Amino acid sequence: MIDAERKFREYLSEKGLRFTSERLAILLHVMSLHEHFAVDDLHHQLRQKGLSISHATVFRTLALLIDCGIVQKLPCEKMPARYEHIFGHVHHDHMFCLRCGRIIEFHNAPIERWQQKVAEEHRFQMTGHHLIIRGYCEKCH
Amino acid sequence: MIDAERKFREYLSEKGLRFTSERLAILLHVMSLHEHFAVDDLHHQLRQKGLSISHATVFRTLALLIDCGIVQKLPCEKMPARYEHIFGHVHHDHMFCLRCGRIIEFHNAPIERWQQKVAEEHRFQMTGHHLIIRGYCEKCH
DNA sequence: GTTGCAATTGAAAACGAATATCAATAGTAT
DNA sequence: ATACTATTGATATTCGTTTTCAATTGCAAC
Ligand SMILES: [Mn+2]
Ligand SMILES: [Mn+2]
Ligand SMILES: [Zn+2]
Ligand SMILES: [Zn+2]
Repeated sequence: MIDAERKFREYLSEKGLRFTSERLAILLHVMSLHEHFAVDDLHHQLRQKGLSISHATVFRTLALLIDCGIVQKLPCEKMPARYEHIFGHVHHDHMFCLRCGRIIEFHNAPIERWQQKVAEEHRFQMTGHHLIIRGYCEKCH
Repeated sequence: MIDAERKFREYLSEKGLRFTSERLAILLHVMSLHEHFAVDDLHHQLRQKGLSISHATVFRTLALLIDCGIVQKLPCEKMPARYEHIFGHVHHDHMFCLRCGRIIEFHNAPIERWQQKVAEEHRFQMTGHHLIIRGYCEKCH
């Protein structure tokens, strides 16, 4: 059993929810992906693996995985939303290429620290943030 | 004539578009607002002023004002989207209070500089960015 | 000012991602 | 094994936004 499964089982148990085969299948597939994906991507890939899990269940399970802290939803300008697993990864932010759609990840410690400082100055209790840099990637200048 | 109107007229002229009474009315009202507003807010306020401008035209005109650089759309987690005029204002980012919905504006020069630096390191041509800090405001701790 | 023509408008229909409904199914505690 | 209730899939619904299209109107050329 992978760590993410243990974490998900604990989360569901504490909430009085059930660990179903659909939820396990979605968790394992999401943990196997190393890109940013849309709900439809995930749904099609599960069907190709022979699993017939409904659209609704994919949405519902992703909401649980987000609440559990295993998955993150990216605030895309254009729908549909993109998701990625963050369990076992350090925090990062994103650059979106406006031409080719490429998503570049980065982490910058000074930006993270200044965010903390700005929040403190405004007596704002920060629980999270998202920073998106828009523009054109190396190939698309 | 206010500066924003001059800018909008030039923009429309260059694109071969027309300066209509609906577009003027929307521009003037948007410039008179000093809060972040939803499309429906704007639409209702225009109706209260006796102007019967359709929902569709409000959407269409906001898109033009964004392209023109007079208005900015905020990436809200939850729909509907919020807008604000940015013409004549210096750049700022936002904090969203998760409890009361308050939007706090801030500007932090070091964060802006580090963003530039990060983009350069990835040979990424930055055209813009959105930074949103989520959490609880002073009153909502 | 008049004319001609393409851009614009409003009303309504269409769109589409996300959510809600609900009867059948399946996980879990006893 | 049983009882209870969370969960599921199919479907319908929601709602912000976009599209459609015939009537209107800005605007430039006479
Ligand atoms: Mn990422
Ligand atoms: Mn603002
Ligand atoms: Zn690119
Ligand atoms: Zn608050």
